[in-house]
Amino acid sequence: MAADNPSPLPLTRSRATRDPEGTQRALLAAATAEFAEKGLAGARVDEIARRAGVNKQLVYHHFGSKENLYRAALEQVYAGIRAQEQALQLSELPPAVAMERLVGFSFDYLVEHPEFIALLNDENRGRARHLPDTAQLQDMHAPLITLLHETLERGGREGVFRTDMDPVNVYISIAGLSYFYFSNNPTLSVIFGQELSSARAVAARRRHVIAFTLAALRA
Amino acid sequence: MAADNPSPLPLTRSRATRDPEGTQRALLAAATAEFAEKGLAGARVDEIARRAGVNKQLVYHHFGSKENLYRAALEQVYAGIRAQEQALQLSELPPAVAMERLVGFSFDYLVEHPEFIALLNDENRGRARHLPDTAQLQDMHAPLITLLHETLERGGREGVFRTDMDPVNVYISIAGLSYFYFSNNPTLSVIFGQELSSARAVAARRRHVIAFTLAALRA
Amino acid sequence: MAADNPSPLPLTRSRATRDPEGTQRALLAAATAEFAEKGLAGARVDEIARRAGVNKQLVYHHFGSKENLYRAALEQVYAGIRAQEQALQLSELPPAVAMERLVGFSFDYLVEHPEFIALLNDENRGRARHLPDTAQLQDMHAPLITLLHETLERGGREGVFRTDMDPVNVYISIAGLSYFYFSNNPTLSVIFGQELSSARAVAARRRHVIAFTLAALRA
Amino acid sequence: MAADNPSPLPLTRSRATRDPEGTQRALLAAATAEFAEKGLAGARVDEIARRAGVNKQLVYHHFGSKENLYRAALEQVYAGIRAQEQALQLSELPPAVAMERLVGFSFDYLVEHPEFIALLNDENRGRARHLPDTAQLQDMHAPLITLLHETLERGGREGVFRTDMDPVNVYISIAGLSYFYFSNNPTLSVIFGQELSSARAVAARRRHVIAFTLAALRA
DNA sequence: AATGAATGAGTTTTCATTCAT
DNA sequence: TATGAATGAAAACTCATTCAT
Repeated sequence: MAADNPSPLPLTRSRATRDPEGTQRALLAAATAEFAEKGLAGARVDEIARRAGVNKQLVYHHFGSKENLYRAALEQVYAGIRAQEQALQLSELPPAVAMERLVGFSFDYLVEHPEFIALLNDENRGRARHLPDTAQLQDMHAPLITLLHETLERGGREGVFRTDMDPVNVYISIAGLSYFYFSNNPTLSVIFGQELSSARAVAARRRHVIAFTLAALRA
Repeated sequence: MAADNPSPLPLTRSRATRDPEGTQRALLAAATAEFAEKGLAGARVDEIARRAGVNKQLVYHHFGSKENLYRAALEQVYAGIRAQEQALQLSELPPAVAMERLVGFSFDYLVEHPEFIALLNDENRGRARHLPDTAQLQDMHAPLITLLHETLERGGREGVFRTDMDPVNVYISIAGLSYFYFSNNPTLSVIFGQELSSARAVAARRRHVIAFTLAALRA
Repeated sequence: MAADNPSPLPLTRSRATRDPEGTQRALLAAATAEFAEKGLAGARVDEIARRAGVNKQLVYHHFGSKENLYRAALEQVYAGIRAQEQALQLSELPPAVAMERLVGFSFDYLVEHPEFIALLNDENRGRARHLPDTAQLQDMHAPLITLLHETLERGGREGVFRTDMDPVNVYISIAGLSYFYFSNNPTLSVIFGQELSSARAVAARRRHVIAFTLAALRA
Repeated sequence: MAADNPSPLPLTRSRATRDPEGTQRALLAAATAEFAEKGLAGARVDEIARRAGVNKQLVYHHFGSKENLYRAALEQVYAGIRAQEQALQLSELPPAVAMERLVGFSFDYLVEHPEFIALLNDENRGRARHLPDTAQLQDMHAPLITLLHETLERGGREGVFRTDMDPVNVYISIAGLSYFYFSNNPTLSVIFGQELSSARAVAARRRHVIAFTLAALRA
């Protein structure tokens, strides 16, 4: 789309010597990748700085500590999925179509954002100790549950969905069917002797998840 | 006063002074707990020895390295679930009953063995680098898939199950519906503002998972 | 609402935007407090700037280095006591009265200037490496010794003071009797289980020091 | 005194590879010197280990932290002066002689143990935050005050001492007259343009302190 | 004159692992 | 087999100082 990056700022290291926002962005991106790969304990501040192309001490200047940086990365990762969910516009679609789109989105997002899973896994082992601002997180997810609730009810009224399922559990099932496939892909691949990360296997899984969910919900 | 401590028993822990098997067992149990809580990188050899009530050097004496100990813990954890799965005796039950029992077992096992999830999560982030003996793991899971395949086919012949679902994906779905609920319980609880680890919530989830799966598979 | 912050005054501290003298004064005061509390090694340039409400770089702009700032603080602290000593006007008083006033002044000055002790202590551990302009310091103290010498002689001639005491040692004794009480107040309070910094204890010490000194000097 | 150091342990570094007590002693001695020279903040753990001829990590193995090591050094330094004070046997001497001996001891101890002053000074600046076991310290000093009290009373009854002086303040005066001379020796030397640390000056000070104290106390 | 981002050299502390007993 | 001291390498974090604006 025409002249990308018109600014004189180089994309890598030595960021024009003075660019606090760029520095913070670079650190956050590097941190997300490093934490996703190695977890909070395994990640190295040195390595994060190296990846960001900045001096290590800037981590402390801008974020105060490794743990704060981790928190910031978590927050950003949640904000990412929220932003895209809100753009789904499900309420205007027929219930079954809306549900299929939601399941598909949940699946596709994880394909494109493997760091989301990795960060959440570590955070869950730590009993969600670093989760940023609880109220904000709940506010961010409430619309999703409301939407799911409405869609299930609409489907029930129209006779296409069963009416005995708790929306929160339905959401967890939808998320889990996709999430588990990706989060445990390495061990599952070994166990079953199949390369479950191949494009072919992923596509098959996507179809399965949609079919499985819609069958489970149908009246 | 007179003869202080005349007994040959030492006053401190120090497991019977000579009990290699007991020591190994204690170390393995301590390691499983420590790795489950903190991951491979976060776990401390010192702490594992302390939990086991033995000297740190014994970790090296018996297991060679922290990583080997981790491997041993992983192996033991897989052996645990394998042993119980084999005792399920599903082949003699009606297909729907067999399936319900399998789903229930998958769920219940995770309730009773939270360390299983924690260890697997870390291993998956590390791309299953430490997974013990691949062939053995596959051998251990092959019967499960065969059994699932047979059960689905039996159900198909009897007209109670649909016939278009890949057994591996069905297994992954069954496992995922339970696993995700527990692995992500802390963050899900925060996000939805509900205590999903309460006995009540767990029981509701169990019913949901069984209903969801059976509905998804029915003809 | 309307025009936000139209005034040219910045919203944050930032002393009048241009006030070099005020800045220097603030820095010196902040430095004296910080060095007194933590010593040269323990003091933090960041903290000094924060206390002074100015940017850290101004420390370097105005003083060149942390050590120079320390030197300046020391110098100022010596100048403080010198200025007050000169105002004592002892030469016109009867010897015993003059001596009592000098002892009282030495005591009171320390009560009011605890930073004097703290700064000197650190400097003495460092073997007086940073002491400003030796000659000037000596010039500043010479009159004091002369005065003490004259007072002792006058007292000797009048038969109220003994005549065998070296003025420098007498000065050190007078200073020490007060100084030690304050410099070691925390440890002495612990050791003797008494709160030696209470107003009551301080007043008692003042009386003791005067009585002790005058008794030691009397003929 | 006959065969010194008969043990095969070398006096310096590489302590026979296994000698925990020797290691701790060496670390404590090195720490005392380093803390005395540079204070708690200025001391370097690296340097302490180097001086002790041991690996730096042994500081943490044996003492846990730099601060704990400092505490241990403080404790040892207090124990040192206590041990010698107890050997003074003042109660059997005539009051004036006992007092002279106590003053002389207070003076001589500081001559031989300059680290005592340096450690105390730093601790006092920090408001005695690290002082070890308060009760024990008080117990250790109580006999001294009792002794002083008795000596002053004996002197009072015998008509050689005045009877209006608080023993604690007398002790602080005795200590202060010697302590201040040494603690502030560098700055005093500069101020008065005299080398107050010369053997000659020290001897003169010793005589002064004894004369000053006895004169102050005499009936 | 004033600001705050940026840096390099260090400092305490941690930790898996090995050694001597 | 078991112990605890000892070690080297690295990790998080600190801090005085300088740079660009």
